[in-house]
Amino acid sequence: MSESSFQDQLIEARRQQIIDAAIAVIAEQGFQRTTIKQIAGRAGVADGTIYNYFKNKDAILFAIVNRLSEAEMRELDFAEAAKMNFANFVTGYVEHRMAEVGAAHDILKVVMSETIVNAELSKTIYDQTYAPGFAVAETYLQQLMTEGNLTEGDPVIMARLFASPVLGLLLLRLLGDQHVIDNWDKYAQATVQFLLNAYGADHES
Amino acid sequence: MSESSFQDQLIEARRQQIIDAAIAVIAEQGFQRTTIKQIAGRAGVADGTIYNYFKNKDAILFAIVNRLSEAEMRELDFAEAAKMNFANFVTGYVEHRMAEVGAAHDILKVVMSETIVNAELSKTIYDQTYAPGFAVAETYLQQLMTEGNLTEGDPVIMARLFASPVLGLLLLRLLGDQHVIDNWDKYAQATVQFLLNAYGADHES
DNA sequence: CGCGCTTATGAATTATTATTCATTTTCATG
DNA sequence: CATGAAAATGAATAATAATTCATAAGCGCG
Repeated sequence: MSESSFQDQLIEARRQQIIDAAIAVIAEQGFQRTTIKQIAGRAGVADGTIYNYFKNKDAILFAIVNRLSEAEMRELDFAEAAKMNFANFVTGYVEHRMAEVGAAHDILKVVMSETIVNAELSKTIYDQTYAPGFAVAETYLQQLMTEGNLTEGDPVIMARLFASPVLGLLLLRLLGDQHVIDNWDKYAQATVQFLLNAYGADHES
Repeated sequence: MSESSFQDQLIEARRQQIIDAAIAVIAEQGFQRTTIKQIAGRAGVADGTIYNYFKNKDAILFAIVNRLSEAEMRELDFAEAAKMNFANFVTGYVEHRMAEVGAAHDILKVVMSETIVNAELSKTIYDQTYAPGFAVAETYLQQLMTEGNLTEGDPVIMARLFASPVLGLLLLRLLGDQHVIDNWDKYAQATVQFLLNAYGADHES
């Protein structure tokens, strides 16, 4: 098992090199318009080499999605959430989510676009990135309700509604709203206030 | 000018017939995967006929976008907005917007997906559909602030934040969130409450 | 009726690209 | 070094589809 370790590392490194190249080119041009030849060229390998590391072009897109998803999840500390007061929870949720989106704008555009029309991809993204966040929010909101600090309601709906302003601003970004793009940080601050107001800003754990 | 009127009507009718067919097929399969041959087949005309009515495949997509945009705008009465009290304004905004989205789900998915990665298309959609709505909301929120019924803030940001929950839920729909899709009406209700809370539910004109 | 203009037709053209695979290169190992 | 397995190469393949265009059909009008 361990004797293949170094080889495996090399293979993994080359995989990442190809993914890097793919992200660069695809972010510039979109997925459909990017050819294998372009990705190979950017990665400094031959066309055929790509197929030693990826079954087909779609598999590259999935690899990109997984990398983004991992970056997105890395920061989210599930255990911490339950202990926070509401203001910190909101601030953490919004700023974390919006910072991740702020970076990676171009590749995210392409990935979201493909995701919307690809059922397999949307299931992957949804399960890996969105569902865990909702689960945390549901649990947290339920806890607030149990403690009597929040008006009763369906936590499933409330969690999604809680996330919706961030997602809505993301959509505006993706659609090219220049004001949202240029003032992303201000929108993050405003969103925190907005959510605190919506849920009554006086919940302290 | 008027002698060509009947011919023009025929031409316009055929155009619409092709757009109808295109919407049907593209909603099922996505834009890229739909061929001119399929659109022509569904419309009951020959491949080449399509090109008598549309410059190329992209022009069909633009025609679909314009039709959706017109449907979306038809219901929005700008003059009315200013006279409403806040609760009615919110209810009107949310329910109108979410009802339009509820219909046309499949074709909207495709259109949004293409729009995100097509600058020309996103400019069209943004200018025709989003910008007018924001303009109404900005004016209205500014009015509330002037009357002292709303905390001061940048109305440009506030208008986008105001729209963001609806857009966020739309994005969740597009990503295939089954709970959001299945309970769209409940989400509309909850969004109204959410917005009323966020802005303080006590604004009467 | 028949002339001429407009519109429809769909086979042929042309271009593009994902993918394959026979061949060559690399490189760890004995 | 010699050997052979693993990896890389890139030219060839094989589809796929948008678009064109020579030809045919439809149709208003004198």
